[in-house]
Amino acid sequence: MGAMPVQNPLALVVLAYLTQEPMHPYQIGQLLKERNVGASVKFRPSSLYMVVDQLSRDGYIEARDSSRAGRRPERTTYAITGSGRAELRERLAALIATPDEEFPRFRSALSLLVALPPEDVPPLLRKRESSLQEDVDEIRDRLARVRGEGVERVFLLEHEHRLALCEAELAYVRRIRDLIENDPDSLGDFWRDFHR
Amino acid sequence: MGAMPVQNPLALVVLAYLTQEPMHPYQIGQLLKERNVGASVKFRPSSLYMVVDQLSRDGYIEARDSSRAGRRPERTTYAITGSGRAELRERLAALIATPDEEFPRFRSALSLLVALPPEDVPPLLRKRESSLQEDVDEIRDRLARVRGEGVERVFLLEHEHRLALCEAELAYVRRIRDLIENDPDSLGDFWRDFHR
DNA sequence: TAGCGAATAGTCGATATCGACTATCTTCGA
DNA sequence: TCGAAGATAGTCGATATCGACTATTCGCTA
Repeated sequence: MGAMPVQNPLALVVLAYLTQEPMHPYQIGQLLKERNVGASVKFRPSSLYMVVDQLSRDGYIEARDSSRAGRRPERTTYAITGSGRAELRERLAALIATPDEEFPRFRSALSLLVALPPEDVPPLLRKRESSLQEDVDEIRDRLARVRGEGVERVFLLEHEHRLALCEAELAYVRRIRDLIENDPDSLGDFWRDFHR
Repeated sequence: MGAMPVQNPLALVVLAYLTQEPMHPYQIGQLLKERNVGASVKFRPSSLYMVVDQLSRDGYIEARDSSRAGRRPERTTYAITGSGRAELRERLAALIATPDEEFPRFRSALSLLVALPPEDVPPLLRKRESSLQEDVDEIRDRLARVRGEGVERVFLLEHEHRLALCEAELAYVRRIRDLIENDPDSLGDFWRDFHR
């Protein structure tokens, strides 16, 4: 059957968490929320059920047993299988070794920038700058705080990465705003002429 | 009816291109391919038909006329409407003013890094470094070349942005690989102890 | 000139993401 | 002790993305 390979970041997280002990989907969701996984992985509680179904269908996890409390739907506990462990290692390795094309929305907006009148753009970029600056400050604070609480650095790498990229984008945005404000000709004539 | 707002980067591109003249979906696709829009916007030819349907349903574009050639399915030409132009400006402005949470797969992999044995990681990071270095070189070359051909800089901003973020990630990856190789203790004991 | 590969112009079904909605249970004040 | 707020534990349908597949037409050559 046309079963596509599960190509979903949440699936990896589920495999990783089931490495520790068998759990049912809702329990996984609670853990992810507690540990604030949502900050580094796009994650919607409702997606968990689909992901678990797929992983189970493909043999990466197995239903263990099910219990019910009151009149609630049955809750099934899942455990990772050997092939699940292998898959986790392989896919993690691949994600690290190979950069994948990302398409941030901001980049698509930049590619359409000519559609906006030039004089509208600097204020918009300033807003972005201050949002980015807030993000940078907040990540820095959080990093300092949790380090102070003794959290080991292996568990902070994803936040350091985000910090690095936020700072890079902030620097770039500043640069092009400065250009538009102080040396608009360097961007070419087309943009100005088009909006007359 | 529960019509969600079209929240799709390709939709913006379609609106922007229809600003210039009415076109049919396939024609738009050809243009996007010619101008290599796929480098900055995630874009699959088959998505165009869905996007055009939605934009038309929501009144941002209108069917103009349709022709057929041979036994091919009819081809309908679409034109942007007034509300389409307004939508384009508003959504572009919002995309620029507000950074949106991005969730690169690499970041999710970093958050699960403890699941890999520490000694496996540096080679993987080295592979990523050389891929990123190639990307950086290639973007630089392309930028130099097309500037030489007289392409105005407004049309290159998205590539400059990508270049900036690639370089930032490259720098970060180098840093943590160096750390893992030369000062693994700074990352904490857990990771080492866990893989015994 | 028969026919074969490539380009043309899409359709279809699976996967992935999203947010609204439902139904059950717990808690705590009136 | 009644009932309403909020937490619990999901379902459902729409949107978005993806890649395989189909069918027509064109260009070239054996």
